[in-house]
Amino acid sequence: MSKKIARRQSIIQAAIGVFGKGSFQNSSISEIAQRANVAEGTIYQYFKNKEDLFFSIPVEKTKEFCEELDLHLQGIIGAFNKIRKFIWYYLHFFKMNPEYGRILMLEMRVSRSFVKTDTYKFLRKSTSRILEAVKEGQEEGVIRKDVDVYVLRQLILGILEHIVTRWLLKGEKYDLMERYDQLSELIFYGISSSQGSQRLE
Amino acid sequence: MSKKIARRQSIIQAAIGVFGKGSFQNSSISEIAQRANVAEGTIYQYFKNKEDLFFSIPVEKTKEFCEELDLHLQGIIGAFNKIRKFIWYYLHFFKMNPEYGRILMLEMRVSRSFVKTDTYKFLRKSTSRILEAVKEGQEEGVIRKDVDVYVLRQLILGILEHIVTRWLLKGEKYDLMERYDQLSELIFYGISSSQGSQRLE
Amino acid sequence: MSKKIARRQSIIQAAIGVFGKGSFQNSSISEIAQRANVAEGTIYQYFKNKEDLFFSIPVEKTKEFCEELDLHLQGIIGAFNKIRKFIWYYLHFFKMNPEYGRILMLEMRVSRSFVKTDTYKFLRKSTSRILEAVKEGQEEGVIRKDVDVYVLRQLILGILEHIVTRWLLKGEKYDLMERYDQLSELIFYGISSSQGSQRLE
Amino acid sequence: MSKKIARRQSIIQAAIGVFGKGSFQNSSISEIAQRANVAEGTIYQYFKNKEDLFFSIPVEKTKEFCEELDLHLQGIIGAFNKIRKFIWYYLHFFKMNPEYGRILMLEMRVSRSFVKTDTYKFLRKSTSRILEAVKEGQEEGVIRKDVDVYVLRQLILGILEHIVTRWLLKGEKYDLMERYDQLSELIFYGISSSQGSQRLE
DNA sequence: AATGAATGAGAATTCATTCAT
DNA sequence: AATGAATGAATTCTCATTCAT
Repeated sequence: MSKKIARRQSIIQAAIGVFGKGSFQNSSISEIAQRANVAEGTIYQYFKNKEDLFFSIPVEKTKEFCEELDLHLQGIIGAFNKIRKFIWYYLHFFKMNPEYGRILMLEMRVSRSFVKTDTYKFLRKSTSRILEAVKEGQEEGVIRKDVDVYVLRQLILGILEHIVTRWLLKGEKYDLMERYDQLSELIFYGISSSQGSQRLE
Repeated sequence: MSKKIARRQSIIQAAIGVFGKGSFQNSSISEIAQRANVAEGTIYQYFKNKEDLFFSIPVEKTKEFCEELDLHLQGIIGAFNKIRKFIWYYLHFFKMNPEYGRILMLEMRVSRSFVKTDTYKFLRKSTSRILEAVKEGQEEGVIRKDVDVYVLRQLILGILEHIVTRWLLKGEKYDLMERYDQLSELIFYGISSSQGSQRLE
Repeated sequence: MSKKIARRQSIIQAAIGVFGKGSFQNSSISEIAQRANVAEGTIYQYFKNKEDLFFSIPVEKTKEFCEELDLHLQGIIGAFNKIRKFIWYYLHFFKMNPEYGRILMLEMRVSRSFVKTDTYKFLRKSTSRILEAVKEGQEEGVIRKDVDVYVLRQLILGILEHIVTRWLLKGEKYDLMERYDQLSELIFYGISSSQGSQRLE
Repeated sequence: MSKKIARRQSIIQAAIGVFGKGSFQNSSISEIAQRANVAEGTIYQYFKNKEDLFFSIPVEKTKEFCEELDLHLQGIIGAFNKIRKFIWYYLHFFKMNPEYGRILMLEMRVSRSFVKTDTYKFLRKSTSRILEAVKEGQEEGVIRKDVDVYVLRQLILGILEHIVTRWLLKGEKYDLMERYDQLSELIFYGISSSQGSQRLE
């Protein structure tokens, strides 16, 4: 029983490697099968088709992202601190998972068929932590209240996605984390209720 | 002679229509040839191959973008006004060219082979207007000087790209321009040297 | 022990349902297994392979056909009456077993590998009743003697097969029995020693 | 231009050879391509898909059948003579085209998807000659009028199809024409208005 | 210069059968 | 005896590109 789960996992792992290397269309089931050390046919016992396998990747990785994120957020107090930790973890996660990053940022995020998926909704939901932190910040009075929380979340995530995307396109040549300080500063500047307070922090 | 140029143009027009409908891989030379009213073989007399045709699209459209942008910027004084106009024109351009938008935003912008292209560099250069405006703003004292101009440009363009991308993925169901006011406000908040000044404006 | 027989039967029943729906090639062992509520592997403990299972169907159904036919023929006197009853029962049988009809008429009857089978010979033998009746009719003097009994049998069966086949191909939309009267008349016209005698009957 | 027609013909010829050897499912496009001395892809420039190619066969052959049949019927007077000639030509045609016979009799004639085709209707229409002859016979008074012409046609064709089918299934071991005399006799016996008259002829 | 017929490599998917448990 | 996971061969179809006309 757990053998099935393990094999499913190993197929997904292989798929991340292969899809992350090229594009969806470019990647072949046969290469995934080889990497996963299974026959091609076996893949079709675990996934309906190539697309199903492809879309199963973010489901798995998002679970992983959320679980670890929650651990990292434990014990942190204050909206800015939480958001700062979120930013740090976000960059850290894609630094550690560049192949998945390429799949998510360069393929899924711009796929018209993916945005119609339930998985896409699930992915959106996965960023509720940042939403809560922004709300908390507004209540604390440190985050501007004249802009909708959803817009603020979109601002934060949009910038993060952009940063990760550029890093991936540049071939991951520099350290993603080196942008961290400047980035946090930029984001806080954009969302805080007064520039001064955020600058001093 | 000008017949050749005209035919080249009509092939590019057809290509925009076809590539903008699906993806690069999904689109077929045969459909482009049909739309352009030429034989398949003819396309290979104007373009080296499918990718060459694909990458020729932004060259043409960027020229168009820059020429019209310059007209719109004529006579405008003040960094904020120039930037505001830029934002307006950017949104307007993609509202009028959604097919090209899909090609640029959903395909090229995330293509690892495209970023290595000279066309990509050319595209980057096309936003020098915004760079100049930002510099002017810094000199005027209205735009924060503690952040590099290139970072500020990236911030502005990143947000714009994000907005257009989401609009395209949502199926262009709402009017892109309706985001204009809120968006300008957000951007100015993020780049101005003091929040107050920009708010009052 | 009888459990084995029962399971075999249930596999055959499932096979009739599945093969009768599509074609031999089109039908899958996995669907048969599902219908029979057994694992795919189990089928291979009762049948050598897919073809063996397929060819086992007429063996079973022919036994059923013959047993019931004999009951229906009991007590009937006179060649024409026996033949008429045969015709009636033949149509009745396929009306009640259209799935098997499709298997037999649309697949087996035209399969070059099936005619080489022993099962095919067994099937031919199953129509000995009609042969006997024809002979009886010749002795009675009501059936023409200038044509071989085997040819006459072939005539009768050929027409019946044709009628059932057309009915199946038309999607069983009309009642098979409604052709009965006209059909008997046609057949008797063709086999009787003088047209008049059969007409008067 | 005529080159295209010739190539189309050679693909159909190759298809008859291959489909006539096995079944539709069993036959491979690659083998047809080899036989026709074209690349696999070429077949798809002439036919939409495998099924389209398959169903194009009877269209071609039926045209051939009708054209030659008309030549053979030229100058023949009298319903019985025409019908006799039709029977002769029918057997002759399949004797000369056994591969096509297998395709038509063992596959198409029992295919539920084929009977829904327009080609099937076209095929039915191709036997209008026999219908006309039967009507003529009824007017002459030599063919029974108590049975519908369509039923009589079905009777004649049903018997012919049956004869050809059996011959094909037996591996074409005997000469199809040797059944001709007995067969004509049987058919005429079944359709003539009085047995006597037809026997004397 | 334009054509469009021919090519053929390439890839996803299906499914009967096996065999370790 | 029953299972059902794993296999891998086999096949259709697509389409960018070429080249003879």
